[in-house]
Amino acid sequence: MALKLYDTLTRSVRDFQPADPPVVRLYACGPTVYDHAHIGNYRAFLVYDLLHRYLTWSGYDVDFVMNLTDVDDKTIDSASQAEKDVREYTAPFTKDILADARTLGILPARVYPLATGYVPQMVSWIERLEEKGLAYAVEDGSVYFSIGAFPSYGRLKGLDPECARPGARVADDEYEKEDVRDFALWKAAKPVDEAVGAAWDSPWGRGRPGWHLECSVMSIAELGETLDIHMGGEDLVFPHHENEIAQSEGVTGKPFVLHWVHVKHLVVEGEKMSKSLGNTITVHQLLEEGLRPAAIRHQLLGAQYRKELNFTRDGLAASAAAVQRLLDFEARLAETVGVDGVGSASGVDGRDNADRANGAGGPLARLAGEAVEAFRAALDDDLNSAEAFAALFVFVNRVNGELDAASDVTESDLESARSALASIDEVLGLLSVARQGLEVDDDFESWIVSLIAERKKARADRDFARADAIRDELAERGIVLEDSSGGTRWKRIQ
RNA sequence: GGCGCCGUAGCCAAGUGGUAAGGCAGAGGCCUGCAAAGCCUUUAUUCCCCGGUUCGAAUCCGGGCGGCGCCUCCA
Repeated sequence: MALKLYDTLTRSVRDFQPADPPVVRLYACGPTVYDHAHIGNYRAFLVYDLLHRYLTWSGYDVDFVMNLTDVDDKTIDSASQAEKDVREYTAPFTKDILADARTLGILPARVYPLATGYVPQMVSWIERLEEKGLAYAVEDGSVYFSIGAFPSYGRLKGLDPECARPGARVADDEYEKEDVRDFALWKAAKPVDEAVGAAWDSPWGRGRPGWHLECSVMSIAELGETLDIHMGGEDLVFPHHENEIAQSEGVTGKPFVLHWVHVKHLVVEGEKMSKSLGNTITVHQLLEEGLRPAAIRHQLLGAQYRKELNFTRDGLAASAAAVQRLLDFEARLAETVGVDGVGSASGVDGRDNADRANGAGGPLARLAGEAVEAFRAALDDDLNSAEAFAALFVFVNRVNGELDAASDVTESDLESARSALASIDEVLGLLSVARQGLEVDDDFESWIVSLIAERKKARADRDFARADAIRDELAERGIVLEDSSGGTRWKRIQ
């Protein structure tokens, strides 16, 4: 009955319990903004969005923050090659990534902190770590976190602190580290950093913040010292999030995160997505190819977030068809008029009428109630989105069957089905996204309506050749007709 | 090498001890002038393989085979 989530730290599915309900402080690791985000990034973003929406739907007051990394090796290298300032270089990608996210129906975070906007806070955080004996500066002006001074290091990853000495190489510029496992909090500026404007003054000289530090500092600055949930891709468990815990708890002495949620990587056409295989897909590309955002959204949420997901072109087509089924269902519910909606008593006795009027006894109301509960149970079970989809489609099938069979469905019963569908879609966000781009302007619509009228006449005259020609003409413009006893409906398809 | 995940129909994907959800695709039917949409029936006697535990296993245990992830500032 309540949300259960897998927690990476305890390696178990646990009841979700925020520190200060109904507030939920939700932080997610966003992308490094040196290029368009790929499809794997968006799987993570969509899982963030699913949790964000589901918590809100469940009555929580969610404060959602997602960072954007705009200063690190990759942004600096790319900016350098482009001979631009790092902020100037990254800004367009930031804009595009967030625009594409909106296109996919991802609800905005309250704020998207940029690393470059928090450098003074990061500097003071390092000073506090130094005061606590958890950080030390070396000769070149870099500062490292001293893992040896933080005994619980390695808990998130499940490493034995004593023998956890992953075969880290000691890079040339890191030979002064006291322990190979120590990680950089502050990196002394190199010429390239200065060239792209990625260097700041600090007590240790010119330099830039280490990557891990930004999430500790920005999440705490925006949400407070203890986050209810911190999300990220599975690759971030170690070392990124391990280091965040060390940096954060090292200073605050408080639990940094109550619930760690990590999203599994996906594969593309059965293969790992990687630059070397050349199979990296960006959402930006898919959208430019004209693929439907709702289909992308459906496929990326098609497997539970801790399972590997196989992203394929065929799957995208299947998802588009599934989304169309939902659109058709929504349209059918919208167009169906209940018996009390047209003022017809239709021979039902008073008691039945009363029951139906409040929706309590209607078959659709019952199906709606079952669907919402099944949906809730699926997502409560560690965000099982695949099962949540199943609950929705069972509802679609049963209601369609009911509408086919019944002739006296009441308006209130219909309304309960409509509101259940709308409610479920507040979480899944498929219909709201799918409707985008399907609007038609007035001229187009009047042209459609006039052709339908002409076809109606042709059919009445049994001139089916003409009628079919009209239907084909409309189909070429993406308009599909559906004849029914109530007349001809049209819809725009994707 | 260390740690971890996974292998279910043509494709995608739930189910993790009680007799196989859902989507897409395919076949047949109803409806239709024909379609579309929808509905019905059908498509895995079986869940990578081999053993074991159990009244009973896709689900637990052992062993194989296969795929994948992290251990490299990649979501």
